[in-house]
Amino acid sequence: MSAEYNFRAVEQKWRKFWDENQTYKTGIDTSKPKYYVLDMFPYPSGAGLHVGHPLGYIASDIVSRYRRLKGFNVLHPMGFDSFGLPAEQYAIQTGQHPAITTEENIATYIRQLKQLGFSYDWSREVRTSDASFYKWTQWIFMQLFNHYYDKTADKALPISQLTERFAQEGNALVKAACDEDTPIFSAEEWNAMSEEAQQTLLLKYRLTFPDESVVNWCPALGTVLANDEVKDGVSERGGYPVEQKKMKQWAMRITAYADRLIDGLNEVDWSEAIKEQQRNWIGRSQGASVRFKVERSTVSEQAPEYIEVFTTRVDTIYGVSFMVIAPEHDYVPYITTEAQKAEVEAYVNWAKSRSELDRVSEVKKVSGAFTGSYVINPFNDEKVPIFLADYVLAGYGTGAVMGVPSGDQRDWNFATHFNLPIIPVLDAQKDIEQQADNTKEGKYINSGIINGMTYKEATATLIAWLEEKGLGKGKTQFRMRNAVFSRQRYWGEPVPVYFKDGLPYLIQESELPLELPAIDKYLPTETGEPPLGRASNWKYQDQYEYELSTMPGWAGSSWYWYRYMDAHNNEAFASQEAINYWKAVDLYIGGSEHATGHLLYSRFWNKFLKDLGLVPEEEFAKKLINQGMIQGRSNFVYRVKSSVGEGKKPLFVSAGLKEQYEITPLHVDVNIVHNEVLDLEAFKAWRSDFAEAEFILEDGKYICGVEVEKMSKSKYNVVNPDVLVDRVGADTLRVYEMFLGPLEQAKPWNTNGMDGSFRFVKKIWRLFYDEQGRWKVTNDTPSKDEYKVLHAAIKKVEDDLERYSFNTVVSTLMICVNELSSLKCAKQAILEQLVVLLSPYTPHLAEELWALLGHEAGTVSQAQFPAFDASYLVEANFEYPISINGKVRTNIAFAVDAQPTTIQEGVLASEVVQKWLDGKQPKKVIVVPKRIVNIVI
RNA sequence: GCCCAGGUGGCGGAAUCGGUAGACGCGUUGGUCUCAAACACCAAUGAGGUUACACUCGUGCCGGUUCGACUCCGGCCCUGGGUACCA
Repeated sequence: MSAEYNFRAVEQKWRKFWDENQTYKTGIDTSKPKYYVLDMFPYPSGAGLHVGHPLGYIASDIVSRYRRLKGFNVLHPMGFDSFGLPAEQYAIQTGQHPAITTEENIATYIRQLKQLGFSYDWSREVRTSDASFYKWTQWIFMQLFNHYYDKTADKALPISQLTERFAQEGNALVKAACDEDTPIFSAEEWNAMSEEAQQTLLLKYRLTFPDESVVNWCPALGTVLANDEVKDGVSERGGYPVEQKKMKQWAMRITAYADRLIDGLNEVDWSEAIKEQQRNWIGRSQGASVRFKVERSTVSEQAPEYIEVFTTRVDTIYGVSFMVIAPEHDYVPYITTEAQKAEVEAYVNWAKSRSELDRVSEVKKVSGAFTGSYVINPFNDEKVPIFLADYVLAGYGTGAVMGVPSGDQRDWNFATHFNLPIIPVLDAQKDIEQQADNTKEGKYINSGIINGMTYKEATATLIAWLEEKGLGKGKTQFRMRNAVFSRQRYWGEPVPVYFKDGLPYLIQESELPLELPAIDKYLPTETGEPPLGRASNWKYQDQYEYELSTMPGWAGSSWYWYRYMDAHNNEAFASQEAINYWKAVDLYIGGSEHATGHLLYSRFWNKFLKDLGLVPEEEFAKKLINQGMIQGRSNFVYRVKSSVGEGKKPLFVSAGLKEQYEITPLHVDVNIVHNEVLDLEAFKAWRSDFAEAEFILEDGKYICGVEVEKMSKSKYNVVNPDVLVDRVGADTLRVYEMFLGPLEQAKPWNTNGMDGSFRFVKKIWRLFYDEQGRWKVTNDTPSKDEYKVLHAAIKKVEDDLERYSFNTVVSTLMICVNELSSLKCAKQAILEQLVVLLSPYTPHLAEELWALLGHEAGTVSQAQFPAFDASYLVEANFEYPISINGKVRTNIAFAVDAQPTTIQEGVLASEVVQKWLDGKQPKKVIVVPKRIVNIVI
């Protein structure tokens, strides 16, 4: 071996070994505790990995390797969420089947991932676009179709149980999640219904069902667009007009699980930020619905008898001085008086014209119109005027709100603008002439039956009163809607449904998978149907139309972690044996952008599968870490403006001197800049128009400017891990990415500090080989100091890994290697344990050294994590920092078991303290054993 | 506006329970080695101050609690992310 560590040869050797020997293949092993470490499913994009992607993968790999050393049987798989829009878009442009593009992209990903030395069990790799995988996505869809949510059992039950009940007692007593407009029927009525009528009714209960929903339809593209694909009313791509269109789409009744989705958040170890986002998204609010009688004298006959509102502060109902309904509310024409007609119509038209953006930017501006009509407050029989205002949304709750100016700022603004009374309802409310006070403190005033009560008593009293009179009830409202589960696209899972008489029916389970048919073009049909409409003879039993939309991107990723447990099973999505062994994900690592998408849908499907008794855990991911985004870090060169033009040689000025010239900043490829110094030759070669470039240097160097931006090709700031692996090796890259800072924190990518990690890796090698490349490890007995260095590291590496502090582990390992180098330690007993400590971070180097130390090749991952022995760290003395009035002035050593009085005497006698005391008596002396001494003067 | 993170040297960051602020690394400066360069090694490196010490200041800002605050409390400012009038 040579004196210098040859990382290229060593890394290549072990990657090949691991591959050929399937070193990381995992199976069920009941003799060990299990541990499941999962990375979020990547979509294999055509661009391959950039340095931001592996951050989470490196962390999860370190945990996997650490857990193995700690005696766990670790499941650590990788696979691909391979259905998706980019491949389809490419197919539309080139005519190439998306499966081919996807295959190529996956090959690139796998090559890049393997190159980083991850300990994945590749035999478990899955792809959502493989029929053997989506067979089970379709199967789960079928189970959802065949179940409803029973609120009494608080779980999903088979539809067959529902139909049995309907046949016996109708649906009046059935408490189940269903559409708002589900009619009440008796057993006789049900039994007399046609098959068609029964099926139509059942769709109102099924957990997945076709639903009319409003979508962004783009006729020019022939497709539906997501909100973020629409900019200023036109499609982001192409700028074609987009219209709101009602369309039949499959929906998932996720709202049935709203309560469990919120409550389950208390069980999981996820960041508060993510949990809070999910809670807000689900938006559970506890309150009451109250029916206000419409005062008939001014309204037309079609006007409803009551207007119902939902409120979270029913306790303030005696403070109501107006009611507001949404301008687009159906009731508007019936409750508008002749005198107010012109004003109301003008307001409704104006409200329609307002874009979302206008509404958002004018939060503080009050607008509205009086309808001329009134409702009656059920509690005090007061007449309350009805207004329209666009701050009320038709789609949320009942589209009507009661206005309580003293308790709600928005209502206060409205009341002030329209000169409506502001009635205090609590004696604790302050300054309500100036602004609303939403306190729940104090006792009620001006409040009829609740005068003198507290918040809790009042709410209960009012709800009881409402329920008794049939004028309202306590109610829980959710913000979350049911989830749309269709895409008018080709490259997704076919829905295993055919239509008979316009009603959806499932195909047989034995007919799964329903494979994606071949089509000639990846575009919608001429009649505007999804691409699957192009498939020839694609009919169920040659007669019934299949569903033509496909499943959305989140279908496969909502259950994939179970497939890894038993990736090749043809009988089930995974065997019960495997599921009951691996149970759930112990550590899940991925980006926070999936907070309300993937992570919510997955929890929903998991709860459903649990209701069916197919999986054991209510929550699929016990612990979640969101790695921070890696931002790009761009470099700039500054071209002198006078050098721009035909026939002129381009002239660039170094960043420190740029103020003296008229310049144009230009992005420069970060890969030809090292520590902000531009490689001039590489720069000339980079672009042909710069071949003749000249430079104004500072200190003989060209210094580039720096800015943090998004990582993107156009900014020339994308760093490809392949380049770095070639330059410094995968081990160094792993160490460096972890060393950048806490995993959760967003940070700009900066290659500048990487030299330090590279030096560290090379320094490890020099513990084993001398300058002449001679092996220097001996079997001598280690010294006390050597043991101390080792065990201090063991303790801190273990503690830090247990709290996922990956960056401080690197410093610890650096300190350990530095100190062993200073001690010139080359003892097998020490170095052997060091290699194990290092192996999660630098697996290639560790595997090589482990073999050189005489162990069987490829077994470092089966080693035991070194046992910490505290006795090596015991010190005879402790160096006490001595502070005076809280500022450290000196250090004095005392025996660790010295009594506080002894320490106090010693400290007070010391020269430095004497000087500070200046003959006076200290006011106070605090001695904290083995920590600090503080003297107050 | 609301919710969630965060703000510490020239830079990335450390300080885990309220107990020596700046570990570790980068960069910079000086030195050793070399014909030279690279590599490597040694030393210095928060600011002011000093030959050197001493000392003073210092964790976004203002205030508080404490023998002692980057850490706890109250108020404010700024940056990043999420969300959109949710009754």
